Amino acid sequence: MTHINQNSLTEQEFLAQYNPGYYPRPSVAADMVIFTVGSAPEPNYRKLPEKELRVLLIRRGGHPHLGKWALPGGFVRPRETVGEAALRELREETGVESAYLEQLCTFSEPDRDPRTWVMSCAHMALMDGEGIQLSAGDDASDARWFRIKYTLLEESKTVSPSGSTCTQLWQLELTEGDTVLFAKVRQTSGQQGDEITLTENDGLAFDHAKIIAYAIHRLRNKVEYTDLALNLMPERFTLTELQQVYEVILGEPLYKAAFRRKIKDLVRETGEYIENAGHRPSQLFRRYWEESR
Amino acid sequence: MTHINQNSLTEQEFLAQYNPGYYPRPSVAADMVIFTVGSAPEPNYRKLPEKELRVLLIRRGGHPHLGKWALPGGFVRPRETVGEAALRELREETGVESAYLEQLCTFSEPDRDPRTWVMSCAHMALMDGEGIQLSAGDDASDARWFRIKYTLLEESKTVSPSGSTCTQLWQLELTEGDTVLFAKVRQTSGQQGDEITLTENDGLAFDHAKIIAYAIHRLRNKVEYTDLALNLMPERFTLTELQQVYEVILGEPLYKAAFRRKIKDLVRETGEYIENAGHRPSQLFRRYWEESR
DNA sequence: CAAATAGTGTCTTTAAGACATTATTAT
DNA sequence: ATAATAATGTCTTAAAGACACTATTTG
Repeated sequence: MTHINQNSLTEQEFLAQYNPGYYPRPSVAADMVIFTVGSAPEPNYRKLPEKELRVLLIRRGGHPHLGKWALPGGFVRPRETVGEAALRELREETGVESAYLEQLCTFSEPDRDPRTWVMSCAHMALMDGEGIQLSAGDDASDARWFRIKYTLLEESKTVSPSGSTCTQLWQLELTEGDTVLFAKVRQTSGQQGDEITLTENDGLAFDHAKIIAYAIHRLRNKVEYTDLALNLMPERFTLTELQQVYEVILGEPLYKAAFRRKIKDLVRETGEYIENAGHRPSQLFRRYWEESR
Repeated sequence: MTHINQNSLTEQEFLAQYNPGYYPRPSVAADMVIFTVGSAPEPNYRKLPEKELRVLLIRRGGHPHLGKWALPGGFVRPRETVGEAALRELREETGVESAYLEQLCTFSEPDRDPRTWVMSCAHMALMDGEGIQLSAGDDASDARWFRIKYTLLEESKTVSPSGSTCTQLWQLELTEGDTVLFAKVRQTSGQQGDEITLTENDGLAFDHAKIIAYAIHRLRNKVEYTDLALNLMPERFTLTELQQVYEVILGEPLYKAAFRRKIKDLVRETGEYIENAGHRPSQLFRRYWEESR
């Protein structure tokens, strides 16, 4: 059946004569929070190195926020989805063709970019960072992995007649060599949904501290009930390494026996063992979804 | 300190001379999946009415998709956030000033709107629908609550060397009076993150069936570990009603004793009781965050 | 052997699942 | 009385928390 509108046009005719007009439109960028886990320098010959959660940042080589550190990202182009734009950015920055990718949230405060109206559709990617050759994109001068420290400073509960809200103040510290970036974010969970606001910011461009905080919350939350942490592991890993990854994301120690019970269906034995550690060798495991061979 | 870029401009000078240029930009719409729970007509005088999950749809009064049913939504304007645009739309359509609101995902397939490049930043709102006067917006001819039926038709697991994927085929049926809208969506959960594709669609405009399916998944998931279902309740409710809401969202029956143990900290007794039911009266409860009086 | 980590066993605690029983109401 | 729902008790099952113990390795 063919529908006719008030001006007696069919849909084909309507689309043929359609003029998008001059409504103002935003630019839309796909920004990437790329997480990896790496090892801190080994303390002594038989101790295991500590794991650290890292995020990829790029030093801005142009205005605005010249010299500040920013998330990799770029504008979405006409014939692609935001996810495709994010993947393109991932490839350009890390050379990696595919990785776990998840859309997070679209950040749209009108003045988040001083140039013009730019929304950011933020994504999170997880990968094993060992052996990745970082290459900075066009308008970037430098790309680096920053070590993440994210701690709860303060928590308070306010009860008002219209509802109660829980406010948390978090501190974000990103370190790479001598460079330390610093931010504080306030998170309020109320009845109209959650919100994050930036209360302090030193060294990070735009609202990227807020986006990183949002991503860390998502990661912490999902690590507890999904298998997404496996995407941060190399092909072969020990269960202690996997546990360290869970611990560094959650920011708390876990019991070994309970942890192994919990993740036993997510991994498969390989029969291979670590060698030349100053202690009993541990077995290497692989992800459950990668078939043995 | 003042940074100077390659053209020796300060940030102020740079912004003053900045010209956004003619990169193509998308329109960005905020679309709303507004959920309510209502009672089916009471079967007999002493039986409790069944609850049903409902979503608000608007009949399109113009091209494209003339006559089809669509989610309420509108374009984001220059000095507002997508969340503000969503709230504006909620107000226009329902008259409700505030409700639980959560951003879901930005849908950006380039051809999702036949007119031009339009992204949809989808939101979910939860409210008690009793006593809401629906008023259709400008380009809409009719606004109605549709009863949701969402069922799993098929599930399969594929293991390939590059990873295993789990595919589910879901059927969405939306009913209001004699109008039945119908769609099927395929959901794949793999290692590159999840994806939803529309495989069949009858009566719904654009990719809105996909957005509704996405919202139902989010709702089902979050109902299990948050208190968001309370936002669907009126000020006073019985525990059986609350349980029915959980059941209609999850699509499965729950054990009464276990349910009450689980939600006991989310509600407060009021001491008031239902009257004139053909059975033992049940106590009315309120949400934990609304103070007693 | 000493200093590490690997890998398990097991007891306790808590939460969820599955019924069953008793209590109240309006007709 | 009867047909409903309300409210709670309790036994079972499963998962998580908390330790402790034994097994291997290399300098």
